[in-house]
Amino acid sequence: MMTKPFGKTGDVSELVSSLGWLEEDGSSQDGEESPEMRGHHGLTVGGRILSCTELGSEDMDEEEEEEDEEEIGPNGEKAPKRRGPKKKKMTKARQERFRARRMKANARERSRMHGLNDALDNLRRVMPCYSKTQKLSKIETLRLARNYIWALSEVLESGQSPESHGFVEMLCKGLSQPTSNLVAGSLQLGPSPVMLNKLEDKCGSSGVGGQAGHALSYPSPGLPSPPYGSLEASHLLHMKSFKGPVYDNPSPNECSSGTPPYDGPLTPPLSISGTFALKQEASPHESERNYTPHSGHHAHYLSAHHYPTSTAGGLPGGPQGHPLFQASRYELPLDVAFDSFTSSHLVTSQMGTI
DNA sequence: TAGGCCATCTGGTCCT
DNA sequence: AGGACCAGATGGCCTA
Repeated sequence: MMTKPFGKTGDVSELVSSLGWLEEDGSSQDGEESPEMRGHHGLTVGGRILSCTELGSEDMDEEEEEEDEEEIGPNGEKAPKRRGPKKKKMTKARQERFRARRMKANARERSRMHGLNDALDNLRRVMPCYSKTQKLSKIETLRLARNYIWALSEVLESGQSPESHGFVEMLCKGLSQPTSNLVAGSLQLGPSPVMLNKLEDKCGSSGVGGQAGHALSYPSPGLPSPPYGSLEASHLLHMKSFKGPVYDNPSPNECSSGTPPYDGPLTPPLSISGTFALKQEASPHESERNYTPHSGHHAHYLSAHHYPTSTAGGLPGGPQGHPLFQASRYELPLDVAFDSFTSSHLVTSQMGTI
């Protein structure tokens, strides 16, 4: 389907220049050297890439068709005449039209990608570890979303408690270690490495470089304690109310390629959407989007250095006094600690919205 | 310096 | 014909 774009090899540009398509023109696009231009490759005219099809598809006015130059192959033999519409020279007028078209397409593409990123931001906001300052990467956002859906489905299907370790394990499955730490930190629960390793053994490695296979290092002593985002209470909160209904969702056939696939129809209850809707308020930054590329605003994406795996403290108020922290510090069984945590920390104030 | 992640440009393909 | 979508390519930023 995709044809390789013009690469860096010189042959194509030689061909094109031999056909006289290029006009040396030092001017840059949009009258300025936009940073976006740095990425492209291939043949450029006035700072832009030109393709044979683009140039050849112009069926415009004035210009005369190129002469039938015979292409000479590398060994000097005559190449067969090319079929199809004859290419036309790039006159100024054509160049202008091409440029205008290209700029328009670029703007559309930019805006499309911005829309996609906005959607991803919205998705991040309904994840159980949303933080404005520490963004999940795109891929991790999608993975976590998948796991979240999977985990919620399990809750609905089997009545599994969202407070269980299994829930957290499902959330963390296939995620990179930093993201897993983020999730665990947000939940104030470190998934046990043993369990995750079991999962990985069963499923093979997957995810970001297969990192999840080793573990969520559940730091000991001390919980992962990140500068992470806090757990949005509205995510977990209603879980208890989901215990009741049982849907016919097929169990995720976990572990093909480390992904919990849903072969059958996925029919999450609407009430979940209601839950998510709680998080849909627009963030102020959305309206402040700066469309200038590389404008200096760089989100801090989740990466290993952002999420140290072995530090203690860091959350407001610090987890040190937290039952889970103490569990880890004093090596209490996690379920004991988690029960203690969930009973005291799960926020249910928004349950009425379901 | 390498690697991860990103935004952007680009041309091809499909759809309306 | 034009727009949407897609994937490849590239360079910038950031951190280990």
